[in-house]
Amino acid sequence: MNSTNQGGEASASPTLETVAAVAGVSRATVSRVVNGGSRVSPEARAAVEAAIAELGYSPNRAARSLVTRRTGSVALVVSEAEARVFSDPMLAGITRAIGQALADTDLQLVLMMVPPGPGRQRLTNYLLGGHVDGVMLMSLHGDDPLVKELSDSPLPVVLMGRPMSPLPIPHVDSDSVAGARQATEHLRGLGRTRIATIAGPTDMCAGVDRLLGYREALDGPGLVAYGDFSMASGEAAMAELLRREPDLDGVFAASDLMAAGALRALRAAGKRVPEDVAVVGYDDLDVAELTEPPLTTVHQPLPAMARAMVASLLAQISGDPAPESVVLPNPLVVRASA
Amino acid sequence: MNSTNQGGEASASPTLETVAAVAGVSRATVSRVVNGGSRVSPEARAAVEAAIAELGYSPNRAARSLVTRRTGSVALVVSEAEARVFSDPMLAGITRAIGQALADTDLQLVLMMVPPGPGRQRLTNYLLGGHVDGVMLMSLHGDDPLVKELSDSPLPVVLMGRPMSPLPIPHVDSDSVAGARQATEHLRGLGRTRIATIAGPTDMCAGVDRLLGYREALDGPGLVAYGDFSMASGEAAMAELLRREPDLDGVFAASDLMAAGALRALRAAGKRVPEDVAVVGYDDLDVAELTEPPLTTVHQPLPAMARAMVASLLAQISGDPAPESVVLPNPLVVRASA
DNA sequence: CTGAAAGCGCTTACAG
DNA sequence: CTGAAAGCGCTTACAG
Repeated sequence: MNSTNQGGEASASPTLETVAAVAGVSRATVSRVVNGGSRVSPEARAAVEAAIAELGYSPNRAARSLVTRRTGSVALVVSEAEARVFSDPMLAGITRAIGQALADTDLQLVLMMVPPGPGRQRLTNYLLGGHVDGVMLMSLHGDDPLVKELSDSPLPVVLMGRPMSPLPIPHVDSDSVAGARQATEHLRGLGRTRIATIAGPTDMCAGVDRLLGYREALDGPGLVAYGDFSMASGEAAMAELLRREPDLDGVFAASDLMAAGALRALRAAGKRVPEDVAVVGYDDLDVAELTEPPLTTVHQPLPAMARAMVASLLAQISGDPAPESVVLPNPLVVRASA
Repeated sequence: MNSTNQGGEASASPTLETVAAVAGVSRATVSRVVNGGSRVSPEARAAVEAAIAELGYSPNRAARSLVTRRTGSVALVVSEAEARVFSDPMLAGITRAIGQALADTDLQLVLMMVPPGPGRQRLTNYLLGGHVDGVMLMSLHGDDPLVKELSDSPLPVVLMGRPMSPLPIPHVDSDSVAGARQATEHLRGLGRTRIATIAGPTDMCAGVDRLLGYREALDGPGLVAYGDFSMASGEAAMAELLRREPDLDGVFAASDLMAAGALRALRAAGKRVPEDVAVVGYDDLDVAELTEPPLTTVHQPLPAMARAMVASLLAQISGDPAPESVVLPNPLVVRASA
């Protein structure tokens, strides 16, 4: 018995006004009920709730946002370049995890890619212009000006991965140094003595830290070739390592994708994995189970990291004092490659 | 020489009002300049543009949205269940492609996952509640009520993949029947005579169409085992096929992930690929290059599909009459597995 | 071409 | 506990 909107065109959405009329109260009271306000009598509340249900009312975000100065949305910012290579599978995983972590909230997830070139400035302006309540940055390269600009602003921000330069910006990371150390120690535990590493970019903390962990475990400089986290770069790096040290018997690759590339190069060189060369990857993405043999790798706790990022943002948005950064542990997952 | 906001606290963002004052014109004129309006004198326009640049003004979306009844955002809706299995790599690819296709627009991408259970209704209400200007649906299962509800609404919607039930809803698809036929014919061209297929879910058009294409090429029912597009299901299906027909010499899998699973089962059974059994996948995702051997597969033109989806949405939003659906071709990519 | 004014739907002191 | 009223920042007829 919906007495409103009789014989109308495509019926306009009900507003607070409509609900108030149906419930027989003022707009203010409806607003209080909708926002979980306390100063409402049980009768008024019941009437309002009934009216809301009857009308299928849902508040107009724009109107609310205009007065509260909150948008109800947070941005997940990834650079387009990253999206194309290393973070593709990583991105899928973290995006999904963040989406789920956000599900309990009524924040909505806006996905933004950092375009190369002039579009960058537009993005920065946009973020700083109050169009989102907070920003999650996928670990960008160390020198990225965006990080500094955001950290200088009052906008809530959280970084996935430690910033390269020591900026006062909350971040969520997994313990890459420990993870890499663990991976390398696993290889040593297998009796391997000539262990090389395929390191990531030196301008990303994940690259730097994993190399550091490798060296800590080896207690020396080790044998290093660099990649950019992609499979192709891993394949090339492995080929190079074999040239430099034909007898190596273990490799720690700083990403699963690079490990997959290494597997391919090893196969091309006629090496058996793990018999001749044991291989350990990093991330524990789905690909780690796809390779032949499946990869022993360091597990990144994406869901927990996503929850921590969301928690940090929520704390900042609600004005809590400087939330600390969190570093989560990442255990080794042993499969067949080492 | 920024004369506004002297000695203020964290300076509030400039508004149309501020810009108007600095430029010495009315708010209406500023608004016209901002919105590219034509009825503005060159002088006024120049003054306004200078003021905008000086102040770093960027319009408040909420206020604009309140009056225009547009939100400036479109939703990409994926079901959480999908996100977990088949569409994980697919999802990453299409999400990235859509993000890029949207970059030229000033629409922003809101990512929404369909939660299982009661959260569904909330999502539906949200979408229908005018909180987004349009919706892109990743191919859901055929019977999904969300598709029908959206298609009954005036909200611009575009589906990725043909709807299972013939609903009047614009969609963008690649020609799965032709793709599957081509894949199967490729196997026949290789001289294979006992060609099985690992089909996808029968309640998804991609599953149905690819099975149809396989049967068309074979001109018969063929030998079929079903999976759910995931790697594990492909592995199980392959094992089952080998049990039913130990001498098969070709397999067409309806997804790369299932093909990767099939490769694993074949290896476990001691079969060489492609010598003993040739394998063709579908999608041409990154994983297709990761497997050993790399997969011959049917390429999905994700960027073109994304652009077509965005174009359809834009047309609908601007009120153009019923945009047609588009079906794109998907060529076979020959690698080592067949 | 330009401005004064109304109004989009909401929240929030302020009285009562 | 409740309501009248102001105001968030914008767009858009309507006059001129």
